[in-house]
Amino acid sequence: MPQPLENPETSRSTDGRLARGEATRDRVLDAAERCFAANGFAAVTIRQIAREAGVTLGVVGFHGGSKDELFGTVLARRTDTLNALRTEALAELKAGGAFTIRDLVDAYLAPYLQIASRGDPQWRAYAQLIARIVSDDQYYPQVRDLYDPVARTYIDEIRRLRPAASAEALATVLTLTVSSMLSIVASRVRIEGLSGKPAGDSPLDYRTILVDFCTGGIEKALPPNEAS
Amino acid sequence: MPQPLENPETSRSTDGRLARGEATRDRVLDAAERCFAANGFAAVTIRQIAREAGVTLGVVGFHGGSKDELFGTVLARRTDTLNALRTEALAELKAGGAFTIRDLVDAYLAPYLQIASRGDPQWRAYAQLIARIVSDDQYYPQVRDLYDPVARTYIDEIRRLRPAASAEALATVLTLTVSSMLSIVASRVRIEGLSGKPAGDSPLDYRTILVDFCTGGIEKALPPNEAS
DNA sequence: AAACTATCTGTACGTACGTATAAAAAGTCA
DNA sequence: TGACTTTTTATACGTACGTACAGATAGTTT
Repeated sequence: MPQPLENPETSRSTDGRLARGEATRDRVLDAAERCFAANGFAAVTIRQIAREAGVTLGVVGFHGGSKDELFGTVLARRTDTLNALRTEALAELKAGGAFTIRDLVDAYLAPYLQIASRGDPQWRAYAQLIARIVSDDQYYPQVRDLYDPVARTYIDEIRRLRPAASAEALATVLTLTVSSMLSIVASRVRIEGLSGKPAGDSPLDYRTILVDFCTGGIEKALPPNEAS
Repeated sequence: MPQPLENPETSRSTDGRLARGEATRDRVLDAAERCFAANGFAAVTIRQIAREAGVTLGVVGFHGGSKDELFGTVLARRTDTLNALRTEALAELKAGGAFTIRDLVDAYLAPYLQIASRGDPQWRAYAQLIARIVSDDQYYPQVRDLYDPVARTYIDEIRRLRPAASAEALATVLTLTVSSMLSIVASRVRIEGLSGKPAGDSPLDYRTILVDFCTGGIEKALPPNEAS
């Protein structure tokens, strides 16, 4: 793996090689993202990623390091953006005064649905990749570092609205909310198969029903007063 | 792959070799089930399954056929039992007179939670395996054949309780319900991580909150009268 | 122009994979 | 016992994998 841009001085340099190198690096990471999203870690080969990126085999190793490193890089690459969107959405909610559980759910889910529905197929691939790994124990250490901090801030807000809820119940409903969203992001084919009608291919089409479902679920599962 | 027991006559035979063969076959399928559940299809090797089953490499091929065939066999092996439990639960509900959405949700989810929580670790592994593949487009053809028929009978009952709901909405809430359940079955580590408290390791511990969540979600997402 | 650096190509190495199969072993039945 | 079937062993084949690296290429700096 090259040592890219550790120093801002370096990144601001006029060396065209670095710019070209980084463009190639992005091509590799994008290709890896698409491949991992479509097939999972083990089923993807470095050669497949190279072909998808339109580069030779060695270039993948040069820019991406080992297969494990490449996977980790892909996972972490977009979290800052996503976490910022969610944090910002929550801040706006709090700045606006009173808010409901539905507002919280929408603030948490909407950024993900939006990026997964954008024209940019890379964000969509990334969302599918996350959907694939979030239900796998072996990746939880990575998911925890990347997503749990922001998730905790949302849990804190739900707790404020439902003071009687236990920590386990709060964590459970957030986990179920995320699972619901990810299942929509990952695939709509079963909905299509079960309904018999062609389903919208954009996760954003499901925003209303998804937010309804999760809001209703949280409200029913968490007692407003001290009960259960 | 051998041609085992197509004829009941054969299975009732006294040939001890067939009995021993079938015992070995079960060991192989059980081992494969555990391996596939823990690591997914691509990451598992035949040699790994052989080691886990305590047999030699060739035996896996003899009893399981190709890797794809083995996977398909494992997937299909337990569906009859599961579908029967769900069908029976629904029949009892209908026999008992009036029932609610909550009753339907519980009837659909409880069998799965129960088998995933039973002492038998094989059922648990199977449940985890299903959780792993149900959100993957490429396995939907298999999932469709195995699970959609019974899912449709539940959808029909929900429709009776919510006549105004569209086919898409019905299919969506059932899919979300399944996703929620499977996320619990597959892993409780994130709940543990987010709550900071050790989580119950049995999916059945989450029956109440899960049924609450899904019931509340369905009720909120599906309008009782013509609206939305 | 020459020295230097970053990037890219082509190829090779050792390993592990899925699968096939010949021969051995174990069990059944006449 | 001896012919038979089923199951198990041991081994081999061809392929594809992740990784490493020497050398070529292209761009930068002095």
